[in-house]
Amino acid sequence: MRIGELASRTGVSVRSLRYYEEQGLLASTRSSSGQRHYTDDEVGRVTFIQRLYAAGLSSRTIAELLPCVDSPSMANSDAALERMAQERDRLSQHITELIRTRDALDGLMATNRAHRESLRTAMAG
Amino acid sequence: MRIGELASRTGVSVRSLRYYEEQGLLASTRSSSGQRHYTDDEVGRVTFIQRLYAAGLSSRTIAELLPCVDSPSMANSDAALERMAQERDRLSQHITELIRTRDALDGLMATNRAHRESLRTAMAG
DNA sequence: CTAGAACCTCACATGGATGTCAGAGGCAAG
DNA sequence: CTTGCCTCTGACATCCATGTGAGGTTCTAG
Repeated sequence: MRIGELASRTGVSVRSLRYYEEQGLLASTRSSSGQRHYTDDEVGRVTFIQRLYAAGLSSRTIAELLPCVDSPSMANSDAALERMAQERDRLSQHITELIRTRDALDGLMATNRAHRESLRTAMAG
Repeated sequence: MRIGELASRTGVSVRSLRYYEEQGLLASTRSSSGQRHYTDDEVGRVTFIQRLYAAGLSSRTIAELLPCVDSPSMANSDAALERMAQERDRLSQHITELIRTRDALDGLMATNRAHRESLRTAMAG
């Protein structure tokens, strides 16, 4: 498929797909006229890249990890696997923090609702 | 306390504290010479602000929610409470996605470890 | 009093993914 | 062939929290 279709299938802009290629995250075969062509596999790859971006990884970091996805080999395993474990832990810690934040918001909303309720009751009483 | 102390207590840069004030997130009393002074309460406020930033809220959004923190009143409750619920849901959804990403990383690491193991075994056998 | 640290304002820089525009070429349908 | 849409490269714009530096004032310790 061409880049427009990949974009619409993944929900990622054409601009971003070209950027991913520039960053070495995504490969494409070029037609004789220079247009990029992709296989169906790239759809999953792009959504995975998006997932990693959403997890706060930078292009550079993603580029380091992706070879590990492509073909698990000894060459990748050593450095990249440790890097991945490190990013996993960072992410896990971040998740913990976000959950704490969500709890804080929940508490805040409860407080406000209670306050509103008490006001309403006072009015009625 | 003055701004430097608040900064070191919260781990937030002086620059950022001034920025928070500029965005209406943080108030300070000024000494006659114009220096900012804060109470101990502000420490918690700043860390909460940081927490919200980390949760992906913008200054503007945080500014909308903070009045709800300061004093739960009818005036805040209506709009801000709904906004808060909305942000809470967004955050919750994001957490879900991050957990999915963490799982993906775990799976990836497991695959790589297994592959490495099988290679090692093959070598030995 | 003085040196140095902390503070003030103003303003410009940065990073990183993405938006957007310009100018040109490619490709399918009428 | 023409019309319209897609794609190409290249470059500049944007957002936004934060960094950084200049030039000046204030506070504190010796």
